[in-house]
Amino acid sequence: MDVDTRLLRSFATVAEEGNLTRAAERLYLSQPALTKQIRQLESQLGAVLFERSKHGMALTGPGEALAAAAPAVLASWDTARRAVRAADAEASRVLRVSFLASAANEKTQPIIAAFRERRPDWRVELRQAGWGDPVAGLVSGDVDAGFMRLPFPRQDEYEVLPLLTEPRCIAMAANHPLAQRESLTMADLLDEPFIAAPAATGAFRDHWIAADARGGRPVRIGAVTEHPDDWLTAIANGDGIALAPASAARYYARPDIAYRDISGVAPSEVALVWPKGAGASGPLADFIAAAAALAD
Amino acid sequence: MDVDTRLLRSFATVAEEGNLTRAAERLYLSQPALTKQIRQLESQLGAVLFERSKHGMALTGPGEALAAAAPAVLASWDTARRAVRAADAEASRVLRVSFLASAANEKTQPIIAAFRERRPDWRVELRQAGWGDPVAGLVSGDVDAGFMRLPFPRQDEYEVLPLLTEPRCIAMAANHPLAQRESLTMADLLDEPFIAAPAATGAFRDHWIAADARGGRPVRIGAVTEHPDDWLTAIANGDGIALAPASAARYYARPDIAYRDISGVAPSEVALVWPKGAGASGPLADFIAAAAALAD
DNA sequence: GACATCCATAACCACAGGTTATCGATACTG
DNA sequence: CAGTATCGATAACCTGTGGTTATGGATGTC
Repeated sequence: MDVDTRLLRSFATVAEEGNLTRAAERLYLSQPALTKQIRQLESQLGAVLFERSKHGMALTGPGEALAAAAPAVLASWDTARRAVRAADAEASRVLRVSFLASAANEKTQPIIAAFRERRPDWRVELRQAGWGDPVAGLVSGDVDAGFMRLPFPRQDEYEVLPLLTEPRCIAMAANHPLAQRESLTMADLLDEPFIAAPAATGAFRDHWIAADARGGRPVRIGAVTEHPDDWLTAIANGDGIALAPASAARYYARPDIAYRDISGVAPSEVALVWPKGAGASGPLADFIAAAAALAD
Repeated sequence: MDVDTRLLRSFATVAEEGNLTRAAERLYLSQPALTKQIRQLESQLGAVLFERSKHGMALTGPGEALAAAAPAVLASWDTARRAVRAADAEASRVLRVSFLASAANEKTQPIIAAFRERRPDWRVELRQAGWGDPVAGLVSGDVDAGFMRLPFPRQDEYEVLPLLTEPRCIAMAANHPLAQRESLTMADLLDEPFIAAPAATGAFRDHWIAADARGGRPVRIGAVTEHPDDWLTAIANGDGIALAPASAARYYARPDIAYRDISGVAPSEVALVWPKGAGASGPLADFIAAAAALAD
């Protein structure tokens, strides 16, 4: 009998959440679809995995057994994928690097150029990461390294090489009243709605709404976005304002968006990030060295 | 990224076979369907797994990596299934036992009755196994124990409790010329086609074509069957003759099939079989004890 | 030169698996 | 106690995945 690992992930989510509706949300599925998935898994296994009640879904004995065993299956699959990816990188001479928004700004190209000098037969493939789960690609092995903004979720599980620091500014719709002013402080913005990253990103989200500079005052969230495009649109729409690295004014200049200086918020730091242990040798080591040589 | 373990099994088969067409046959699929599966797996992983040529499919580097890692994934899934099955058996009080053809003949019912005395609240569920892969259910955990004929594939990976020994006879179409004779020897049968088990069963197949009693003479295979029904039909059809346990004359008596004594072939042995370590305690231990008490 | 072998492609079909809308049952809540 | 929110199941519907047969093109083989 076979399974789609997807069913296992769904199952794990339901087991954890104890509630179909909420699990469905987390999985970006409708609740009936998830109902079907769980029923399918149960019929494939020939065992009842959950006790349904008005209070939600509770694991049965067999359900507990699966909940205990499923992570090992998923982990072994992740391992397999990483192995394939590593072999593929070796064979096709491609180093995959994820980046967030403007990556390392003006340093991005020089770093890649420096790497190509060390490894002329290799290519670097950049792929954009959403800020919903910026390290996703690193976990799964889809990507060898990433240009990240600090802090990011589960940062201590990775090696981090800081590259540059830049001040942050504030982005808002061009017709926003505050856009009249040349420069602002956090005090001016305490009542404004902010465009934020998904709640799951924890410290990352907090950093970009400057939670520490609000003196405990709660934030109004005007919209939640995952990618630069949604983010820009939301700002231009007037859904809220947002903190941004100063370089955004160069890389994301638009007539309907104004960027203004702001005082009293910590700067933003860009780093190169890779899984612990992976950077010891091979092309990734050269990429890291190239980046280190160009770091501030 | 997710996979269906099915794709992994297909992949493993192609890798092993080195040939799409033959792998498709083994998987009971059309060749284009298998082509699609492999392409899908490749696109999901973003890596080329095979080098296609006129000589077949050869693994690439990433392909080798996956071939090395896939068995672990499949094994962990099998483990998970066994865990679920065990918990389910515990919860629903069902012991599942597979059997081959006539199981343990007249001992089957007494063994089950003796088990029920020890575990009155448990049920025994018997399910027929094909001889294509008689231990399949044990590997996957679908079944807790099985009544088997010795020898069977990978026999040393299981615990084996011999239950009874019976002579073998020869089965043939009722209108077969040799059916006139009361008793036969292997020498009479050397030119006859035999009905055999699938080639993958190795020693099991050899045992039932009495490969060791032919003095090295090759066998003609009249048909390959997996189940008693096909087997009986093939014999009645005149596709060939077949060795059978003597009890077949009782359990599979048909007007169009004749069973005759044969000398010079080893007897057949029936045993109870279960995964190593599983019989130490719990209901399976009681079932084993019940069987042991009734063994010859 | 005819043929066999092997993988890819095309055209087609069924159904798995998703969606929205709705239901029935239960537990909070004012 | 009525009204409402919550939870999972069900129905009706639609699309895309994944199967099938038939066929093609390339390359060895007798």
